[in-house]
Amino acid sequence: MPKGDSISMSVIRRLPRYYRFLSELNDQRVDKISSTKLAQIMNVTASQVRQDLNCFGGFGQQGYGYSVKQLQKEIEQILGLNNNYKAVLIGAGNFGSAIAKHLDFNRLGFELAACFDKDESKVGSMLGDIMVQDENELEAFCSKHRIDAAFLCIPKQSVESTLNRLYRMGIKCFWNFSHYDISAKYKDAIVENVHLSDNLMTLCYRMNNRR
Amino acid sequence: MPKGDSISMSVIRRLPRYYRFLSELNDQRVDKISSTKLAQIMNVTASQVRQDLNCFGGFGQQGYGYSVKQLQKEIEQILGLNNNYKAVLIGAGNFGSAIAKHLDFNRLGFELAACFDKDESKVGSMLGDIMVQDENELEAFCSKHRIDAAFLCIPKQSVESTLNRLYRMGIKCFWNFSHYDISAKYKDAIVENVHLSDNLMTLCYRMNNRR
DNA sequence: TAATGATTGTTATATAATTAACACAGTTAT
DNA sequence: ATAACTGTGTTAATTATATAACAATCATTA
Repeated sequence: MPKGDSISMSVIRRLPRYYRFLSELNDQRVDKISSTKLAQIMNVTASQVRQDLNCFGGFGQQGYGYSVKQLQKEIEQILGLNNNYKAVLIGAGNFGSAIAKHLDFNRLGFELAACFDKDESKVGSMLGDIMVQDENELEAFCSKHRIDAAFLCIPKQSVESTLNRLYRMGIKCFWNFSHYDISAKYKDAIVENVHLSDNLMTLCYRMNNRR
Repeated sequence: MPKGDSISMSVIRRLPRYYRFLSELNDQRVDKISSTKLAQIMNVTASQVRQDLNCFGGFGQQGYGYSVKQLQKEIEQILGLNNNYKAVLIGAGNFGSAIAKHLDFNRLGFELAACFDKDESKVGSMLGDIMVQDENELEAFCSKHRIDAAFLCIPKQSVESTLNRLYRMGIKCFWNFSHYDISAKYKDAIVENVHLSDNLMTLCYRMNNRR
């Protein structure tokens, strides 16, 4: 597939997985790999590996395979993990704080610039190395710093008003943990949803219908 | 599609979303809805709604539509949300505790029976209404109670040994927050993965390639 | 350096998922 | 009642995704 064409979401959602496995191989000092071997490790078909990688250009060499380090770098580039998009975290509750403490945002393309909560008892407390600010400070902060995205860890009923405020500040990219349907309201928003409860219900279904 | 056939994962993964929207409609005292209207609300095609629902049987009535309450109940049944599968949580770190405190497992088909951690400083502390136990107690507990599933909120390098122990106790269903590839090791395991970092990288890609 | 073997990039095929189309059952209005 | 309408269930068409096949290309070895 020529580079110009737009890539399907199916392919895009597999890229992080390639990236993980390649990082691991690189850590193990493996310096070359064939689509067949990589496919075995990842439990997919070699065809899919080659098709996927060829969406972005020919990174392999016939008769040899792929350079692990190069391919890892290429995918890093494609994903844009070196972008350091500035993000604000809205909501320092159970999830918000877990995410802030647990994830290494810098390796995932982001920099966590600030965290906001409307609960005064949380304001001033530390999440890793950033301090929780009062949600009233949101506009002031966003107009000082160029913020690219927001991580929404607030309950559904709080999302709409916060979303409007963020949109007014020009923020249109969201990592959304609530069940509020952002895309329905703002067609031009870029949204990735994490619906843990949906995922758990799916597990329930599959347990129910096991062989 | 006749009921006997196995349902595709694409359809299954949409069921929780139908369930959510129907619950909401029911809360709003809406008592009937057509595939067209539901599709509008959910931002999908009416065809898909009808196809999806018909995988499980004809719940609608021609010329009328679907009864919201009945359809909600049906999907609840299909998902098996009334099953109360007994689950143990492994790992009371940032994520484990956030999940334990935040999710209403009983509405999602599960009952959180116990939580284990190997960190002695966490043992004895409370997560909502359950107490964190020493991971050494795992076998003792599981042989006393019939446990159906495990929620794995531990780092990748701890998963393998814990997984083996759980498997030995007959537990084969997992909600997995780590990057350990459970299905690769145990082909008969039922696994739902939550890969937050993959999701965030996807957001990064899409921000990079917007418009 | 020529012959052999390996492995890609790419095209062709097969499968899966989504959308469209429509006949007919049931509702509603007169 | 009967006519006009609504909206499902279902089949057909389309589109998307995944797999297979293979010719062209490069690496390796003798």
